[in-house]
Amino acid sequence: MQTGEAVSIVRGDEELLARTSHLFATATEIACAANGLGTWMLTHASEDLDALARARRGHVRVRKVYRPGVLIDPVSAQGLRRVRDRHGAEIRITTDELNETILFDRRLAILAGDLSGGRRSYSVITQSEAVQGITSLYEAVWRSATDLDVYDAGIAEIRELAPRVLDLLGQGVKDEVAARRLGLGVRTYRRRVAELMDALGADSRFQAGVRARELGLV
Amino acid sequence: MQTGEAVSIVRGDEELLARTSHLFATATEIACAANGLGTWMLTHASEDLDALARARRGHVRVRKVYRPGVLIDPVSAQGLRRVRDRHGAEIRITTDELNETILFDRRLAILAGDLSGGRRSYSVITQSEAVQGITSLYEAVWRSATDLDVYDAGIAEIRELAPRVLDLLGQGVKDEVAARRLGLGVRTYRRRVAELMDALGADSRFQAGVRARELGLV
DNA sequence: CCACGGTCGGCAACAAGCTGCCATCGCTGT
DNA sequence: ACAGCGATGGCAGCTTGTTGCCGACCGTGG
Repeated sequence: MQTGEAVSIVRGDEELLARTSHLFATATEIACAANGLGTWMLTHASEDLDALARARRGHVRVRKVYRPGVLIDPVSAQGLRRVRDRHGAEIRITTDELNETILFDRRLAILAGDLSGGRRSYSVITQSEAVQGITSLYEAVWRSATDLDVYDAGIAEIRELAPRVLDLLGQGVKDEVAARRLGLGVRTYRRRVAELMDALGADSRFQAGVRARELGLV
Repeated sequence: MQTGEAVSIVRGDEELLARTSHLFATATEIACAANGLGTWMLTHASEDLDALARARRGHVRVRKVYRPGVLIDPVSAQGLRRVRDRHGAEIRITTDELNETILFDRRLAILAGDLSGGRRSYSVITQSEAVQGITSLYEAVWRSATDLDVYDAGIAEIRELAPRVLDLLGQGVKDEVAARRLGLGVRTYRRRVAELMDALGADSRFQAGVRARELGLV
């Protein structure tokens, strides 16, 4: 993964860590995008960012874009606010479909691939045109994304009833039954469900179930 | 958790391990029930059973009951067969709703509770009437369950198309679109979906999505 | 060849889910 | 008091999902 190699595939988290951790110490600009919180890049990026924050706060611009699903769970929403407050990270929320991405100084891009054989593969891209292309895509997402606090304010109400709605959805009960159990009309229950599905970025209930599980909401 | 204490609550996997690992070495009868493979009790139970198998094979009866979802993934299905062949474990499949349970010698029962605060709590029950009650429930499930090979033979066809069906379900596409992509009629696609939902024990597509994600199928 | 069993796929009836519409209600501000 | 706004919930039309039915087709065995 040295100069001359435009794209290299790295298999597994450990290898990626070995090859990239120095970047957190040297980069002046780090930009991340992810669907959820439980992924390697953002887990480790947060750990490394802790060290970075202590050592280099003020000298590095950190940006993160997430999907709204991360705000449904109050604990993870709070975690995001902490990251923003502690590290000075700029955090925005987008409803766009995201590929897990991390950019260093507009010079190196890491894209997460699929999980295969129990290990996730990552594309580490250093070729400058490609990095520029990915960066411009990231910037477009960034521009259209909503500031964390603004989005969070809009989602606070959804968050309140979400655990109960998700629990009932996870039990497989019909809307009419679920609504009755919550003391709501069916129309209102379905509104809540639709809001959750929007927040999860899901087009079907199956997909919503997958997403909710991924995010640890059920 | 000594004599006189009928039910004790243990929080977290580490504590449970500390308190129960000796049982794997001394018990002559171990019976487990679970929905999937990725839970502590059965993960560690398998590790401990490895040691047990080497040291005590022939001196301990091991029984496990699972839900059919574990057979959808060919890798985990194979893993089950290996456990059965290597350890002489008797494995059956049930479509009944299961609580994660492990029984030692009809004298001690462990029931998994909910995940709370990031840690799962377990009820460790030594009170004999309660253990008998749980045991009899287990025996009822065991009796009505189907032998691994028999069930597996019935599920082999489902398994074949499952990855593709699950992938499309996970993308949120409509049945008509998914059927077309697979080159099937809608009626047949829906048959495949219904079979998967049965195997997952799901009553709704949301629930199926959750289950599928839990089992690592998507 | 025929009979039988199993699967597929179109069709249709029904249920469940999605969402717009609108009347009603409660709350807030003037 | 009234006006305005937002949320609720019933209703209804539409879409999507569920499942039975049945004819067609294929493979197998006698």
